[in-house]
Amino acid sequence: MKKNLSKTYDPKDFEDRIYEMWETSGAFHAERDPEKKPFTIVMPPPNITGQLHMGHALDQTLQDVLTRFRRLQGYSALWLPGSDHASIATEVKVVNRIREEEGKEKEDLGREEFLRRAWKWKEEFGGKITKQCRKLGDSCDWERERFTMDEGCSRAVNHFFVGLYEKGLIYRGNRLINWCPQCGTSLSDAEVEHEDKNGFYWYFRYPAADGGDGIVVATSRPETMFGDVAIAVSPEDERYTDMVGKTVVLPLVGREIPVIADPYPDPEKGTGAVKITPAHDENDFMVGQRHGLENLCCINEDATMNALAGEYEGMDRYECRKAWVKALEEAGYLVKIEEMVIPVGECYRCHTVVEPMLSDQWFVSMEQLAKPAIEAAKDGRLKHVPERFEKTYLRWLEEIRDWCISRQLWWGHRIPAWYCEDCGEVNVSESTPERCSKCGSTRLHQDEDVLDTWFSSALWPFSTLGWPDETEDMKYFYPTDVLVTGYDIIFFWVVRMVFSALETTGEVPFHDVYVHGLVRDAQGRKMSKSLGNGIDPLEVIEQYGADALRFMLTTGITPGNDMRFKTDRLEASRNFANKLWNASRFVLMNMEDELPENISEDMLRDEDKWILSRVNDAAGYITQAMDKYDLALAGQRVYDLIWNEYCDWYIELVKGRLYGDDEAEKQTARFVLVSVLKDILIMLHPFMPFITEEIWGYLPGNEIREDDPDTFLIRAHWPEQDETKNYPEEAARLEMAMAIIRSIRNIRAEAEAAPSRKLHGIILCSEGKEDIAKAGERYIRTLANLSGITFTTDKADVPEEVMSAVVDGAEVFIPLDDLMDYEAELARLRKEKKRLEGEVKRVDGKLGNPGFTGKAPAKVVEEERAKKVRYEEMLAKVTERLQIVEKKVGR
RNA sequence: GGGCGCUUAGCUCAGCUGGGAGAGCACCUGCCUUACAAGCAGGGGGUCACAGGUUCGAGCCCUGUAGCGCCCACCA
Repeated sequence: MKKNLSKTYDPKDFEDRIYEMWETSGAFHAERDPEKKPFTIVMPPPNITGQLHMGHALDQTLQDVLTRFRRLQGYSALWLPGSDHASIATEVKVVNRIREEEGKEKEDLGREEFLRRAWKWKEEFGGKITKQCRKLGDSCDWERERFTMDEGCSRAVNHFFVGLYEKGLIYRGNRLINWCPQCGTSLSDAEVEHEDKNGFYWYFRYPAADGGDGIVVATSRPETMFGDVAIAVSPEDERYTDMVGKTVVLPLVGREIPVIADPYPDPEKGTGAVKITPAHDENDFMVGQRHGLENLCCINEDATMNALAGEYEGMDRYECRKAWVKALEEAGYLVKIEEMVIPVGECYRCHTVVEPMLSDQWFVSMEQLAKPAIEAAKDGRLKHVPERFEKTYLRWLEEIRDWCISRQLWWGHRIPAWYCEDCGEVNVSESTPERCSKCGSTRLHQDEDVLDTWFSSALWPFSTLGWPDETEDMKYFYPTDVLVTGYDIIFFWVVRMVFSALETTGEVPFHDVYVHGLVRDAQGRKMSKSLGNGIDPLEVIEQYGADALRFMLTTGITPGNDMRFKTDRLEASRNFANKLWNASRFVLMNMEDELPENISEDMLRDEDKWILSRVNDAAGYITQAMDKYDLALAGQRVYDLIWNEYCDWYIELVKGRLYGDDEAEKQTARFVLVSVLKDILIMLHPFMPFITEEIWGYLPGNEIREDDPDTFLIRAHWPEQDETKNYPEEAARLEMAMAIIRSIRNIRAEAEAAPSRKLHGIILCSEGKEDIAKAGERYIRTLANLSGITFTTDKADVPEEVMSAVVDGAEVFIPLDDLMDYEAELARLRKEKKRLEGEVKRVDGKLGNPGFTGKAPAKVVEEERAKKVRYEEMLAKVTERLQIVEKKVGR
């Protein structure tokens, strides 16, 4: 056995070493053990675009706490790590890097060379991220680490794609999609962020072709007028009835367009007439479909105007807007301008305003897929924690539209579709086909596009376990137990995993979705690169240790709510670790090499039974809280157990025996000290894995063999609550002593008696309480620093020059002759009297209310009656004492 | 336009199925007491946003109001 911990707590001394020990010994590896129940979490794969931020630290710590908890409970706990290729985000980074370092564009390199660079990027940053995970203490099974573009995941993607295609759930179509001119690709609806911007409504007159006044329409996007194909009005709108069927002229352009009647325009809004630009607006597109109108596209993929814009061709869409409005105004077509808040859609990656564009893309047909995913939540197969997030989930699914999955990018899974150059047939297949399935031609070329990143993420919970093969891992570990993620990606990801899993595996991918909030800065702002207010987890770990960071993150949250990152809470966590460190050091310095295997119950003293009861109680509370994902409550209970119960009371109470001469007492004290510490370390371990594992190795009875993880704390046995480990009688006895100690300490402080000054105590016990009080003598004597105690039931034994306090079942008196401060004593007693009077009044009020005694549960009423007796007794004593003191000072 | 969350001590936040308002930090007092000053002991501080309601009893349940924040949305 190693001797003792170093004098000061410095996480840097052991955190890396401990992690290394865990990893090389295989402590994280989850075996498919038929004797054990599986517990599985699949890590939301971080993007390989950069490094971990505080949000990852939170997300991963929560998962690690759950994993370690279940592992200690005896589950075969698998936490499967990996990373995401993040198609669009990574491609942007790689393009920028090539541009900066070589001054080249990706087209200059060509697809193949570009992909080589992207893979190089992946090797570089993927490693960085896993290193950070290790610093955090993530106990994931690195042997099963996966990447969304590795061979297995890629195969799963193709298999899934082909399956959906064959069912008719994936199709290629020419539809309106969100186009990011900056990234040069289409986006799904989820990838567009809506923001309100200040803008204008411009009202323009479209003159009638027959020379009449025509129609005035409002638009926030004048530059799309070049793509107008009609003016729509409501069929109920009498103002325009006579215009319907006629044509108006596009101002300056001269093209004639029809006035049509359609239910879409709302007569209350604008002028009641809407210009229809099907190629650049979703609503207009649908109107166009209904009326068989042409789709005129007037904007290029790079957001410049095309030939349709005439002299404005090649001009940026916003430049064109300015010039075009000016031209129209000069020509007298501008009727008025109105300031307006305009909602615009932006690319979630580069925040460029997206352009609705008509384009050939691949889509997943959602209606049929969404239904089972809705049902799974409604019938309880899928539970959200906290529950309210189920609404977010359901709303998204219920309003879902077809999912555009093709991206005009290079980095990602290439769409498994090959076009025949001879007959035009589309060959969709898991592997490269040799010949066209229709005409047999070998002249095939693959679709240039890649798939939406989220298409592969959607398969993550099962592609990582070997799907589509029926692997042993799939059978044992799937479905997974819980998915831990931030509320911000429920619709990106959770929804898609669920419907994909139900479609392919027929089961929910996980039973629970544990949703957490965001980590904000101390002012409550979102941490972001542009604000520069991000905090690097590695720097925090460097300064405070991973355990402090983890404890702060997991105990500082309310499920589903955002948290603020405050340094003082980090310090508090570090101080807590330090407290445990020192307490452990104390335990170790009082150890003998040989401890008894077990201790017979009759050797246990009150304080032993009290702390054992507390540990038992905590074990029940913490286990329940963990089961309910109330990690913060669980963590706080361990904190209280360690600091307030074990350190502040038990260690102090047990010192008398440790320093005494009775060898048997010493051994008992040591035994309890160590066995309680072990339980404490186990229960704290999920939150603070490093310090607990480090201390564990020093404790008697723990023989660590570096190659055998079963000797480590990480694989110890979680304490179960056990009714036979409660000792209510002894605990109550000790609590009375504790109350007396507190009251004496209070008197000492109020009387400003030096702590070093020895005092004598007189304890006047209530009927039948004398034995109970006497049992606490040795504790009271040392912890209240008394030279002696007199126990009595006779008031006559109480001298006059005393300060006093009342506890349940006894009165405490401290003679203070020379430094008696009657004013202070008077104030104390009056305050106490007032408090007790309040309590009695409250209890009387309740008991005097027939409604209460009649309707409240008998147990509650009984408790109140008992309180009444106690409080009245205490009040009588205080009142009596007060009278004595008042007489003394002459009032 | 829908939906959700928050409002409790000076600050940041807990308060489980309704039954005597809590923690950390900060503050005040006294202590280097042989595990720990990253500490010990003691203490002050709250009309639980507001208004109604249900109940014997409301921080907690219901309705409404206000302020702050977030998400979603095809209003020209």
